[in-house]
Amino acid sequence: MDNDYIKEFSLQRVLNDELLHSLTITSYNKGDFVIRQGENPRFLFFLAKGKIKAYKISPEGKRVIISFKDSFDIIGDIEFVQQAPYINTVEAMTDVEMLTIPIQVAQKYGMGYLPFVRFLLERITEKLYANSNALTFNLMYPVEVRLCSYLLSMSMNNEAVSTRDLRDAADLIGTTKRHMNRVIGDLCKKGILERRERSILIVDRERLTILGKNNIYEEEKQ
Amino acid sequence: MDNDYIKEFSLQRVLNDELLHSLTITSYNKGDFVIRQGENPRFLFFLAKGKIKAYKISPEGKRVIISFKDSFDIIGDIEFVQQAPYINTVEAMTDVEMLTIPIQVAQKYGMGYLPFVRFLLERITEKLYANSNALTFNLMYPVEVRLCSYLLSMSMNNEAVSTRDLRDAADLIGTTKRHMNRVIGDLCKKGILERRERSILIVDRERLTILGKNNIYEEEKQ
DNA sequence: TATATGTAAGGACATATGTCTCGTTTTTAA
DNA sequence: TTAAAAACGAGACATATGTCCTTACATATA
Repeated sequence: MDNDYIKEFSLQRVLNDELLHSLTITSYNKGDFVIRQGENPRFLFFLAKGKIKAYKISPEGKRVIISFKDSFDIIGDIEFVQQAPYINTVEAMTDVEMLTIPIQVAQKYGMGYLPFVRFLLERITEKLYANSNALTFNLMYPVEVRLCSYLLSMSMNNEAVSTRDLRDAADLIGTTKRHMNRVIGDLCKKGILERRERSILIVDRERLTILGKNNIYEEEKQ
Repeated sequence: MDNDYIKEFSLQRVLNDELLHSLTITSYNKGDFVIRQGENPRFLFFLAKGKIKAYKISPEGKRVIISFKDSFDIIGDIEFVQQAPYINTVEAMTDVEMLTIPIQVAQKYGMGYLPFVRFLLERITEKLYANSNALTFNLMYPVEVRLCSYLLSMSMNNEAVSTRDLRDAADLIGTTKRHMNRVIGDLCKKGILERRERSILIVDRERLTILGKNNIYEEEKQ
């Protein structure tokens, strides 16, 4: 059924037959919630197609974006290992397809299967690495630096960055849209950026890189 | 040789004979470096006795403390799994004893041994959980909230917190000593804290908890 | 003990960031 | 197509946080 994805992501290398057979494809439309913070986990997910964002909303209503993902990855792994409620909300930013395994199945057939456990370990370690990086980066540098870093990671080639994403960007680097606009204004004055119709253009990539401390805001923060 | 520690931490449950036999005790004096950021990993460590802090120093000289640890834990696990240079410096805050396994040994005999891999997975997942928590907490709340949370976690009973630790505290929550003092002053005015000779006393634990958003600055942030 | 050196606390000021608001533009939906 | 609703960008102001400096102790050292 989802043989194509199994091949595409070489899942037979990390999943045994029981796990492979339990795989199901679930589709989400843009804007759908894949996971809601606080719910009890029922599935382990693999992102197969589309783009998602994971975020957390505080009791006061403030949102912090944890990560964007647009390539194959495990979702819900922490909660699966810890057997704890979901920490973050995961929302489809485009139409999305997920492969899912019921956690009881993953628990029963996965946790005794070394390739699967090692796969989990490697992915979670990568996430921790990226997360630790983001933590120190956020504490060490002001918004300007974080914004530069964000812009670089969002526009690997020289496309402009849509101001539609400004809200997300602000919630990712932990500031307000107002302040983003202010800092973007400063960077424009310095000749590093330029405003276009509903987008921002990188004019001087080199100086942007220096200001951004060469840090790439990893796709993974969590 | 280190049979006591093996028993104390039930290491035979997660290490096989090869790993157990390769265990060595290494002692550090207060102030010694266990690990320096940037070095290539040579050992996997288990903290057996004493207290350590892990931190990272930016090229600009700013220090961010990642975590304090004073009970059994794995150190250097991320770098072991990723085979990458140490991210953080680890410093002994007291006299410390570490159990060490050379990474080649851990690689050869550990990564094929399910209990060991699962142990790594569980510990690293816990770290990621705590780290993710800290990341969002830092982005969501101002220094006052983070300080309250820090004070609560540092003084579980009602001991005073030494102002000797103020520097570390500032570097943990990502601010300056100057600002810490300012916020402490505010909290004193509100009747929540009190200054004593070189220490800070919690007067109103309840209000401190409310202000600290009930978050406990985990021992583990990474 | 006396002196040098370091650290702590806080004042004064500068900068970074947040909140509120308003006029304008864009999107939505009748 | 058009009117209402939402989002956008920026001004004005408030608050949070950082930098620099000074004074008073504390600690080390001769």
